[in-house]
Amino acid sequence: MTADSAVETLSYPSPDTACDLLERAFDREALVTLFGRCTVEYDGRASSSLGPGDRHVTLKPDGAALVHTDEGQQPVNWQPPGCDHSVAVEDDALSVHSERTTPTETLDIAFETLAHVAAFDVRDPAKLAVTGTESDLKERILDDPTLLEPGFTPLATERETPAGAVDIYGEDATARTVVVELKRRRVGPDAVGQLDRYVDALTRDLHADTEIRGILVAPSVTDRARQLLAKKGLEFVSLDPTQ
Amino acid sequence: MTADSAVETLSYPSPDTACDLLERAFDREALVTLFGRCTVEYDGRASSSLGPGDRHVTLKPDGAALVHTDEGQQPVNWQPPGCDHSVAVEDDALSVHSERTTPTETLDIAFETLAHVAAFDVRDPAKLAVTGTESDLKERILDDPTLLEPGFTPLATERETPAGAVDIYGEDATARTVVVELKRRRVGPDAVGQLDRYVDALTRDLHADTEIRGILVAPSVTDRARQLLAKKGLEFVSLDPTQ
DNA sequence: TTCTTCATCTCGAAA
DNA sequence: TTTCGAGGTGAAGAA
Repeated sequence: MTADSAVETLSYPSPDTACDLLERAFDREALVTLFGRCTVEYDGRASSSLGPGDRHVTLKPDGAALVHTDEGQQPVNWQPPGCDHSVAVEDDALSVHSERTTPTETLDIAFETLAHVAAFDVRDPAKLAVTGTESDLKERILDDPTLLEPGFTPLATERETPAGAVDIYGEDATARTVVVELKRRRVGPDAVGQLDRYVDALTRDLHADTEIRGILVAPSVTDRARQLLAKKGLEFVSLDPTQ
Repeated sequence: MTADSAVETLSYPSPDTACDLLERAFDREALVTLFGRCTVEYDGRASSSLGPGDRHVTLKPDGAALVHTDEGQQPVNWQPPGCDHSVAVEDDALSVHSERTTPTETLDIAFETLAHVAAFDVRDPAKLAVTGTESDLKERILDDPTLLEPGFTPLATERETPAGAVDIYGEDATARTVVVELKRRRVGPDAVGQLDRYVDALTRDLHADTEIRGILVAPSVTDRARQLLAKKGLEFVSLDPTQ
């Protein structure tokens, strides 16, 4: 392995050796991983304690920390980006400490055995391009407003109201004001409540003499959501973000 | 390295060598990581495309997959547990494929260069213990109902209504029905809407001759939430999950 | 399965 | 800094 290699690894290192590699990796902003039997303590917005077991730990150069078990998509413990990571040798064992402020949160990982340590020099210029989002659904309707209903005219997007920004604000064929709330997937009662708050806020704001229409646009709705729509006098149009 | 070692690693392996290690690792339900320059394509609930860059990939024995860049707590791409992972050599390069059904989702990772591969044998019997959750806030109030207000009597938790389950259902000193919605942290208008739906559903359900009280319990509320509480005739009590 | 809600949600944008 | 809403949200519990 050359000195400028993108990867540096140690198998079953001594705590001191691991500590040395980790300090140097932090200095050059490498992404670091550790694997071994450890305990994990977290304290901050909540608190948690995790007894001994084998886990995979990732420390990112932006200050994020991830502790993964063999199961689940989500880490069992973590720290958000912006934290300060440090390593130390205590009682001949490696320990990792991560902390941040606002709010104060600390993560402490104590290794009983350290099976593997690696430092990766990461270069990643690429940006992720996603399609099928709520923004795509909005573009679809703005491109062809008749998808919502014949005669619909969009007047603004992200229009501010006292209750928050409305996805699409416009008027129908009879010049009645229309508030449109978009969701990229099947929705429950929460989305109906959101639309209702916007309609309510605009009704007060505009002192409209005619009732304002509220239309929820999503692929589908649950039963309770449909009942709540009816109760609130709101409407539903089925549309998918993808064409 | 012994045959029963918990860790097996390769630096800059040939695609064939890496493929061999990975197949064996899958067979023994090891957790696998890869690092190198790759592109990532996802298609399913949405679609995404990620150009070339260095990433750290984790494949878990439960079928979860994670693609991490050097930034952020969240993976840039992923698959949930339950997916089938497979590896193949195409044009002398390693590619990883992961798929699932309901919904159909595929993740394809094509490595231009593979800098590191590792297989970890994980044993983790421990369960995570968390405190400071909404459940803890509930216990606090059930232990000492006067924290809500003097004379409050809890009658049920998770009581079902046509709008969903109420966190705490009880009555006040004057025998008026009380619906309590708990939140572990500062809340916005959505939580007020939730409480309002429960109060409304119970009012219909009970045909109560007296008005039902709705109390939101959280550390604090935002301005809009406070205004919405006032408008809906709902109340707020400031309480923290931690003592 | 679907539905509903919690989460140390995370993340980004805007005020 | 806080607030607000999107997210391929994920995860858990119940129907």
